[in-house]
Amino acid sequence: MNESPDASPDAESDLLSGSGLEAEKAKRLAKLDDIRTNGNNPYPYRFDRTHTLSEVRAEHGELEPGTETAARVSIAGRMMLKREQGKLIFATVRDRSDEIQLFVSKAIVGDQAFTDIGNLDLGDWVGVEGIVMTTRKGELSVRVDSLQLLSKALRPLPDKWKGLTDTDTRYRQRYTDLIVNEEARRTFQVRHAVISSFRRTLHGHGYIEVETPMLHLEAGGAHARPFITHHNTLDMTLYLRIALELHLKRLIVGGMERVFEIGRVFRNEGISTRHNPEFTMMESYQAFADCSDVIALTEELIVNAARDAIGTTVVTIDDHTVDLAQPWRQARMIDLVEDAIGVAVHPSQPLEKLRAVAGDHGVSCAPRWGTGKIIEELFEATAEHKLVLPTFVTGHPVEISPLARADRNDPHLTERFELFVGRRELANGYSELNDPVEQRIRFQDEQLAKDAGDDEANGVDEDYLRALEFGLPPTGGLGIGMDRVVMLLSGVHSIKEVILFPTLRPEVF
RNA sequence: GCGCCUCUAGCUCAAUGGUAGAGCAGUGGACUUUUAAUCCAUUGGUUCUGGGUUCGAGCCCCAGGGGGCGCACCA
Repeated sequence: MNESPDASPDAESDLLSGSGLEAEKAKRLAKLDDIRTNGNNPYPYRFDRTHTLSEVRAEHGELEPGTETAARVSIAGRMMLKREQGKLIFATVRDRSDEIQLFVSKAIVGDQAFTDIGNLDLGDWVGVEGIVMTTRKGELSVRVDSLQLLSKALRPLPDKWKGLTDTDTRYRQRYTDLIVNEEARRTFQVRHAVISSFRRTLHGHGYIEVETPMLHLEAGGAHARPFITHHNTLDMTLYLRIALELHLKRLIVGGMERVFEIGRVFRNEGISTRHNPEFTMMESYQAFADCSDVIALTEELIVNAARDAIGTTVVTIDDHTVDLAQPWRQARMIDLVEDAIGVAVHPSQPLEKLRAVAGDHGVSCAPRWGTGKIIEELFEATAEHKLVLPTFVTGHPVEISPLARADRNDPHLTERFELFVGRRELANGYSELNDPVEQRIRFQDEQLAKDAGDDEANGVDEDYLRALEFGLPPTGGLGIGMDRVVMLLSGVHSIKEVILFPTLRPEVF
């Protein structure tokens, strides 16, 4: 006997007659005991199936109503619905590929098996052997000859019709979300297809996939606050990476010519519908290419991903129907600002003039901001929110682009772009700065900002400079936020919908 | 970090400050072609937590917690 006071016979019978969660679990645990008492294992080690459910449907989907075939199949899945009807039981089982109906006849399986099947609970995993048939109404079914419990579910599923809508529970118990919400399954299928498509496109262009460190001595390549960690044996501070850029360009120095990485980066910043502390970036670098090649690649990657993941290039962005296959707009940042405010801006203008323009448009400038930073802030305040249709914003000021090469026609701007879709930044790329002397000056400017208290600024990365001194060929680089691409293509509005286990506060049990 | 909204049965939701309810799930019963099966009966509650106001609080007030949205942050 269980020594727990809760397990006294009275308490146990109370539990078995009730219907709260604890009572439900108690009933199902009691069923487990019965199964074991009868010499069966409720958690067998394996099951051989001959068909996935979609394969059954593909082979037999055209049967006339009331057909019984001779086709014998073994299938496996989770029981989602059960309809008992006297000496018949209809049940719906689902595997990854599809759903199918089980047709259970007491006359065929026998009294004991019929009782056992009737005792199954929604959520249980089952393996079934039987023949393929259709009912009088034409529903494709497997007529059960034998059924084996593959794993017992102790908890009840959410409402079979209303499902699970509580966002907190959906994110914390993603397994439950995936069981009951078709949309969730579809979103993560889209995510898989997008990532797979990116790899295919890049491989098609001769890119090599690489993996670079996540633990960095210096968190560079982007402007963000890092997560800080510690290595015990080496007794040193390490930073989780905030970008992939600097290691990948070292590989271009090494002669790998075309490399990419799809991987997690970590930024110790706020959480919103567009930001998760860990998210997935794709970065690619191509020797002998420049910004214009990268723009073309970006468009190709996303258009291919749309075709591969959702079967169309037509997506809905806010209320607009957009065909991504149409060429995307390109516009310089300074021109977008001028369009928005009617005043021409340029980083070469006097600082005081730009500060005044910024003030006119509600942008308050920090003392250390230069003209380039002010222009970026003006852009974000006045123009960025208009960029619903895919737009490559180009020509960012040098000041805010420490790793990008200066425009060949304008030393104050860079050969850089950011892609905006639906007001969200999706991608960022440029002609890479490969002059080590110039790069050192840019790093030193960053270091000054860092020393002045900017905890998102990077210091001087001496090893990266050493690499550049061995010669980085002309290179075009690209970074794409994969989560946001998935959001675009799957039509969801929160990044938490495309991350299986988004960052949440700890749950209290 | 700030503002607004939200939290009731396993799930989805009700309930003028006046006995906490429904549907689904569960349990018992009927039913050999159901489709969210149907029909009859039925179990199930620390109303997120802690204070307060009140004769009386799921509801009003205060504090705290979780979540959502917006802002801030965000190359």
